[in-house]
Amino acid sequence: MPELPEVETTRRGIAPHIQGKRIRDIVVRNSSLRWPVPVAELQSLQRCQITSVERRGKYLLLSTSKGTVIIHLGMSGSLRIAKADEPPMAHDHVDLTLSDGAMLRYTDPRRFGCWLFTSEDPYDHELLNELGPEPLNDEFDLEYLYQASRGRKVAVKQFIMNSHVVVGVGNIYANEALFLAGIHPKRAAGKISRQRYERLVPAIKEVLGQAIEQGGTTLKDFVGGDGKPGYFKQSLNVYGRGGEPCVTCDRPLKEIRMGQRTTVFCKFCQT
DNA sequence: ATAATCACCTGCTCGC
DNA sequence: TGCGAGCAGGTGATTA
Repeated sequence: MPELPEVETTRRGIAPHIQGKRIRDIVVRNSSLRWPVPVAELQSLQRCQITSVERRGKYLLLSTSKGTVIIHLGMSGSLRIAKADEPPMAHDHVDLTLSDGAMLRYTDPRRFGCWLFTSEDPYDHELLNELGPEPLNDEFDLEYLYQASRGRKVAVKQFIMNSHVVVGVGNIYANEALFLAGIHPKRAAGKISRQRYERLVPAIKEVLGQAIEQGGTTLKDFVGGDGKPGYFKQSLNVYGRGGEPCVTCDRPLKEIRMGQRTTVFCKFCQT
């Protein structure tokens, strides 16, 4: 489900309901996520106050004085606020209940996501410490991306989807950003000119920023922490539109596979 | 170091 | 209606 805009939408949806509140309990019904869920460590957070709800890339960080819970939604995960007495459904793997009777519930049918714990600085955690810049921050700029691309033979689409290069650009928004920038997804990253990166960097910022403003993209059943769907789907130019007319030139969009991911582009507008 | 492929898992759609 | 194939928003691990 989630790329950066969906994770940010989730963060904004849940933060007002959990930040500053005290953890009552953490109930793990299925600890078999991407990595085993450290149940005992998480439960040691009972009675701790949640001091901050941050996002780094597609990771969510719930911090307390004793340590930080690191959550990733994988492909099919979601978090939402519910009443603590709501009966769990089949894929509701983790509940974090709060002292005021609210509950943060984690649902993930495919179980590609994770719930981890660290007592150290979470930004030093091995999953986070080598991540590239946040795409919406100023440090993600033309100079950075252009220099990072030099000598790279990988296709530009896979290059911008690499979290060590820049975080948060998943399959949907990679397709969309390359369309906006007029760049063919299979071009080698290292052979694209500075002038073209000058279009790509703002395209990435634009597509992610717009998606956040519209509450993310709801493809199947994504809902933010407040239970509302995202409205970005109506803004997609290429993703999910293979064979349909290009919004610019009206000719049919091409759909191919790149690294087991569906790739959609206009072979006339993207060169 | 970089690039390509595999693996993890459930659910849904499609074609026969 | 049933069944296998293929696909789905991610990304670390493994292999060249």
